[in-house]
Amino acid sequence: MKSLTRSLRILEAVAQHQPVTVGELTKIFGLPKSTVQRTLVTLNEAGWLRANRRDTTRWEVGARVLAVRPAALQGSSLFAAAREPMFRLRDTLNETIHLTVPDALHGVVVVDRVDCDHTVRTFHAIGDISPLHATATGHAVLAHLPKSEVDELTAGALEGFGQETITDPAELRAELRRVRDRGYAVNHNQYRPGVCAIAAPVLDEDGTPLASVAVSMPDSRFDPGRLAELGRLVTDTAADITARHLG
Amino acid sequence: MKSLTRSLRILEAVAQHQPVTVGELTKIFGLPKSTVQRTLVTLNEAGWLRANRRDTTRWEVGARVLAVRPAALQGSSLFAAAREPMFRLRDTLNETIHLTVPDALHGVVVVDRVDCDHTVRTFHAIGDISPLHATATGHAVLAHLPKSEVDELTAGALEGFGQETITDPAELRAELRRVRDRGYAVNHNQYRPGVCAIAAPVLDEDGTPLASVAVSMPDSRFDPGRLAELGRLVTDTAADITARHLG
DNA sequence: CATCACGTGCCACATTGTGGAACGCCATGC
DNA sequence: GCATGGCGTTCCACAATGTGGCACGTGATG
Repeated sequence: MKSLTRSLRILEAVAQHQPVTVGELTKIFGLPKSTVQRTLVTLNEAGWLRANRRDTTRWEVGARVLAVRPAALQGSSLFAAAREPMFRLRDTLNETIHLTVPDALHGVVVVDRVDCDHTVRTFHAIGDISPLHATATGHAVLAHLPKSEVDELTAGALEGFGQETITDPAELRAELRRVRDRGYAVNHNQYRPGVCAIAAPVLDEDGTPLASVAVSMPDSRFDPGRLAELGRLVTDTAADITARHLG
Repeated sequence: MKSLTRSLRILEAVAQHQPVTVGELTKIFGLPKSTVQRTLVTLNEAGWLRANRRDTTRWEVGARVLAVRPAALQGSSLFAAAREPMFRLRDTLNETIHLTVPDALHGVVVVDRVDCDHTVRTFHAIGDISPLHATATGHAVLAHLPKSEVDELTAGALEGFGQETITDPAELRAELRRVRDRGYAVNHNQYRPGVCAIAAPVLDEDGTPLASVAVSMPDSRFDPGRLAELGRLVTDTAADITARHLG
């Protein structure tokens, strides 16, 4: 299904670069103009794209894509349930709060975010994907998956992103055990240098991890002495979200 | 581009019915199993779909689709700017607040929602699409579009959804003028019976409508005597969002 | 006024996707 | 324990489908 794959790539590129012209896209992909053009027109007819209001030769993603939502966010969703608890946690700590959902492609996707008002703050855009093995949110999810799945997800080489990344499977398993015992995961420079995050999972009735909430802050504001307190707050927030979601 | 169109339809159907099986989709579309199957596998490889964790013959939308976000919600977005004002309005009124964005296909899409805590409340899922001509959110947007565009968008027959729907173009234009003068739009049973909504637009620097905020409530809780007050609150909220978004 | 860059439309061709048929698996029931 | 039926998956010959080179229209530039 070559053309479908290509069309989806084009759609993603439009999302990234919007508003974007046919010419720019041909440069990105090295495809003939007519091919790109035809794809854009079709995507437009299907309602996924639309021409920019001011410059009608520029294309952007239409709001209709919002109708296509991930399963975890469907209905009386997790997403809605998470908002108030996230706001509350942000107000308590004045640090950025993220909600992430595990994705098939060995990563967690940022689904929602509540910002703090510090000038120096961490930034992850909604839709960003981070590796499972090198983030607090990833660990929080992994810790509650059956061993078989963890093994599968961490089968390949664990990519290192710096000194602190856990690249040894055995070490990762030990860390996950610690996360399970403690109730929350901690990431100190494992993925992005200078970023510290504390995350707790939101679990389904039967214990499958649906999502995780995390507070993340620059290294400079992280006080290891307050870890237990932060951990408790994040865990409580996750519990609150779970209660609202299931209740 | 027949096959692309069809594949996108399948993707949308998966989103609507998730988690869904190949067989169910063949019934919905009347397509051969193999065609549906191949499409699902390709969408899966592209990261848009994934097999359900529990029942691997059921397909659902993967979180990765979130990377494809509409232009209006990009970056330091409207979406983020709208959250706190929406919460505040909800806390003031204890009624459900919606944020909607106009879409190319003659509708407004619900982008965000903050719920009230009444047992009886209005419900519109995130991603839902409603007609421009029969909703307060739609009117709020239409009222600030150039005449040519309004004409274009309302060119076809205006579908009626009940007694109150404005189906006459001239009458709609008059109503839009009123909306512009007053600053907010009111919908009383025009679209969904028993639902009343008051909406105000969020405008760009140059006056193009980007979105609209609305408070919506069941008929039973709507007091016409408080309309002016509600209108002012909604308008203020929209102004607040605009200020945060542009600032 | 010539040139260029860019978006758009056309159409013969072969690459691409199609869908009927067959396979394998599991649950059901005789 | 074996036949049955339903369902997801795989295969492959065929032709319908999408491809992309080419040419046109237009608006900007020098």
